[in-house]
Amino acid sequence: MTTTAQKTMQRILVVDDESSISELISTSLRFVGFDVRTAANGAQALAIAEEFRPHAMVLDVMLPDLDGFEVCKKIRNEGVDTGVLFLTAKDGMEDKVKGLTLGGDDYMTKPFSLEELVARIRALLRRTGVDHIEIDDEKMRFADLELDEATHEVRRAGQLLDLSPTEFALIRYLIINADRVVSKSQILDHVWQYDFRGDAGIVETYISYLRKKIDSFDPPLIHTVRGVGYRLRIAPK
Amino acid sequence: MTTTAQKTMQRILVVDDESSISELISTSLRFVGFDVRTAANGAQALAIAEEFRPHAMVLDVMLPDLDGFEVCKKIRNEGVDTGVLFLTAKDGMEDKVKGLTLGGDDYMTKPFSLEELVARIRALLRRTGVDHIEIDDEKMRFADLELDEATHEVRRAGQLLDLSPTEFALIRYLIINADRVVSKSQILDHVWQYDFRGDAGIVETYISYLRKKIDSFDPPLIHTVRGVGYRLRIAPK
DNA sequence: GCTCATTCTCAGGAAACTCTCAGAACGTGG
DNA sequence: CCACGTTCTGAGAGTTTCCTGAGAATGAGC
Repeated sequence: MTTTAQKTMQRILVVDDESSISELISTSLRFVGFDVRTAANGAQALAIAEEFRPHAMVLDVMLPDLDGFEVCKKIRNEGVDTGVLFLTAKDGMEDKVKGLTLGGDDYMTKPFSLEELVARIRALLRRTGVDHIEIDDEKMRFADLELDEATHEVRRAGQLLDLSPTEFALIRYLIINADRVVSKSQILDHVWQYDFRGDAGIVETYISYLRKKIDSFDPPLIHTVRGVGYRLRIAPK
Repeated sequence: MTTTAQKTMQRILVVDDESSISELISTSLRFVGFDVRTAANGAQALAIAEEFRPHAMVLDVMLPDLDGFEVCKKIRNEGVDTGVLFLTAKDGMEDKVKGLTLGGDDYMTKPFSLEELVARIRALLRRTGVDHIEIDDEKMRFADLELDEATHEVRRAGQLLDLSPTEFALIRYLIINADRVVSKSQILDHVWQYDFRGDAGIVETYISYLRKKIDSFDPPLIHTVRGVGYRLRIAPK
């Protein structure tokens, strides 16, 4: 039933007037396999949505012409059935968004981390029932480590662990890249907010936190590859 | 301008205002089989990219006219679908690069080693899906020696070896050039950072390290060609 | 407004790694 | 087979990387 690969790809429309942001987002989404288009304002978004018919949208609340909610409403009136992930600056608007994003939609405040963004888009597609392709039913697993995206729970050997949000994001990233080495800057780039200006040394600290919680069990799963990065794996032998 | 082999060659555009650097890079890339052009500034890069349509670019962040990000953006707006490897000095800009190079792109800080550069360009092409020619899915092999780029693991006869980053880079270079003699200065030029001012004798030391780890097995694979260099090969009994 | 979780910075110490050096071993040409 | 240049390898100094604990700053919830 597939004529081209395109047919099965999920389409995402990204709407933001800051081109650096929309580029950042669209590149990330493309990288993980979505078919992405961008728009810089509400009018453009409407025009593109009609033809592109996205499965989901990333929509900045603050646009030069219409606001994000207007855009969302109009697009849905056009009969385009799409989940929306609203983006909002960390100020006033926050509350307003909360009230308006009931149902399948979601929102994040800027700045966000890219892993988070991708995770939320996936969750959104799953909820709106369009995500018939991926089989990962909100659960990831590596060895006896379990991570549940929906409940934000992490277990090792069946035992529930208490992780902070950052710790959660970090272990998720490691699980996604299980068995491969990821450098500290890769981790920083994906797990931390995109505007984080601090030292990569913070990754060491969080790895240390994680180890205390996750690798208090045997065998240890988080391994240092000196001079290169970290790697999640089952120790050999 | 031959039009024969050109068709299947991967095109790389190198942009740097220091001619010594861009020459260094382009020579390396040509040597491993890429079709390379260079530009010394942003304007030139734009002009060349439009006609040359590179599969990937090496782009200095610090250019005399536009900065690397601008160049990248403009070129993509021209519809040229190209991965970018940004180059940046080990200071200031580093942070800025972080946020903007996610997804398919990548970046390295100067000074770098040429092997590293080539490895990253290949990875980039692989990711952006243009690399339909090479089949090496991150694994190299020579005799019973296995090298995995993703995990940074090296095995001999199935047994895992513990190599330092430099040792890893060196054996990778030898495997790439398997069966050919490579001189100590070639090794130095490719494996060490290009600003290394030390003696070529250090290669001997590292060869020695490698032998202890790799050639503790039989048969030995690393062979000295006196007065010329080293050669990885299976001894002809 | 207070409390507590979380995030981030920093700094000391330990370990790994890099590089230099120098003497021993090796090969090659005479 | 001698002599000399080349290569090998171990030891050690210096540097870098990594780990961890302590504490300041931030922010969320009560």
